[in-house]
Amino acid sequence: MGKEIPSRSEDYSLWYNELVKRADLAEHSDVKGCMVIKPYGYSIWEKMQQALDKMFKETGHANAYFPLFVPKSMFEAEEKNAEGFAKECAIVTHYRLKNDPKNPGKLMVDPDAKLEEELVVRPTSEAIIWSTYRKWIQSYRDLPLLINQWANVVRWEMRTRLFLRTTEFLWQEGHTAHSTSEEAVKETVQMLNIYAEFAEKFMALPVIKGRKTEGERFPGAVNTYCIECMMQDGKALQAGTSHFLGQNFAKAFEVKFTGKDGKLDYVWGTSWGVSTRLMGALIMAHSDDDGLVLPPKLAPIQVVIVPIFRNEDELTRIKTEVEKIVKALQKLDVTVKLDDRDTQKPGFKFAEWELKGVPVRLAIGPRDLDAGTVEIARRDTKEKKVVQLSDISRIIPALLEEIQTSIYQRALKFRDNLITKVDTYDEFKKVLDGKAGFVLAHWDGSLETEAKIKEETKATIRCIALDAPDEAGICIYSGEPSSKRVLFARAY
RNA sequence: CGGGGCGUAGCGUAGCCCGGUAUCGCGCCUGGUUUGGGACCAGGAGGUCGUCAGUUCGAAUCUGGCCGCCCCGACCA
Repeated sequence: MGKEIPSRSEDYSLWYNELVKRADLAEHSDVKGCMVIKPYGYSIWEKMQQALDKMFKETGHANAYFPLFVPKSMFEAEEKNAEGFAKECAIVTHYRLKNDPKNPGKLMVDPDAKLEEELVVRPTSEAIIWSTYRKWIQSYRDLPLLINQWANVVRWEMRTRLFLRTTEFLWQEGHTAHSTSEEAVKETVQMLNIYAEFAEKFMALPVIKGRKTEGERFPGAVNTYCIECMMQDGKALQAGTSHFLGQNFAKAFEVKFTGKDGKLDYVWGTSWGVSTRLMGALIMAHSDDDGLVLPPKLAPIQVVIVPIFRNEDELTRIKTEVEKIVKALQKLDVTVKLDDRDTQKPGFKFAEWELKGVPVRLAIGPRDLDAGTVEIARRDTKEKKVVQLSDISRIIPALLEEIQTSIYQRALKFRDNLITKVDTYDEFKKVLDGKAGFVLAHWDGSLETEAKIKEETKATIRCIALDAPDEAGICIYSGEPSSKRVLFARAY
């Protein structure tokens, strides 16, 4: 392993791949298209899970778990949904292997063990969940049903990238059922807001909340909402989606309830999800050529302490001092790690923890012991200063807060700089090929125009921002009238 | 599935055109000196050169088949 990560500005993809590997987050597995999430990477995902799960529960949701396999007939019940995912499904057709008579020591699929009905490995769980909801829901008293599941799903994509797109990925999918359309829409928007709040408060990632166009909508949904964010190379990334399903799945799976008025009606549904793709967003939004930059709220280790010592005695002396710091910080709910390995030198440790994105580093050596000081370094700006040991438990929590907001502000400024309003197709193309980022432009609302623009420029409509002001204009492509600007970008 | 590239130690590579039993760096192990920004010196271990066949006295190198991977496109959270 070389020492320098390839530069971010030179080759963003290469930088990203190397960073993911070197920071010990994940690697490609021996299984094509799949990813091994390593302990350090997984510990960040766990922090995300904990924060999200708490928010879900605070809004009345409960976790449950549904099967990985979906019988084909069940899967195809909601036609649009099935059609949308058909091209990327893994299918189980057999349930047994046997010894291959032609190939001693090898196994073959036992042709006698063919399943009567094929099982689809879930690319998403609407089908299996709604077929279960049919049994759970009879009356308005059973509603709303607010359920989330943490699971893995499989989508057989042709090209994969660590965290951003892998054949199998981890996610959370919420599936709710309601007695009225209004309530379901409200739930859809509420969950979108929760995702946005999570992205901004925890990931320090500014997002734009919006609605997808018909062409980009989740198959089977009436309306798809999303949060879109901007990566450092000027490409957009969809960080989460929340769908209003209308009565589509209720109709497909015959989920009816009796209302207060005694009338039978189909229930209204929502579904919403975020995935390990958020890890990709987190990495690409903040990191630099020295490695990861983690927002303190998601950092598995918030403060690392590197003792500088020449022998056992010095280490012992430092450790007694350090132990006090560790205890004091733990009392303040700060996650601290003492890196007392004697197999690596301090310089190596500095570089390693920077690579892993630990927000704050303390270095303490004999010089400090004599002076009652400690060196404190922050990862985001790489500033270092020497402070009084006795001040540490006062300084650290404030510094972590400061880093959290400062990373957010930096990302916000960067993102806002990459939002460009254009009024002509020429300008549009020029911006995309120049500084890239989000382009705000008028669009006539037609699927054809959207598809043409995508074909010609690779830019898609990321969303119609919820807070987009009404503004009369003409479509940059067709010249037809438009009442709002929409957000275009090239995207991951 | 189309177009391009690659397969040599745990990782990254040189050698291939022009055939003679494999180079270098990182990492690993041992000993010593080091330790406030990725240490240094000395020694050492580790390879059926993707695979099968062909040509040849002799193949990492030439020829053909197969397998695998990567990049670009269509698909996508």
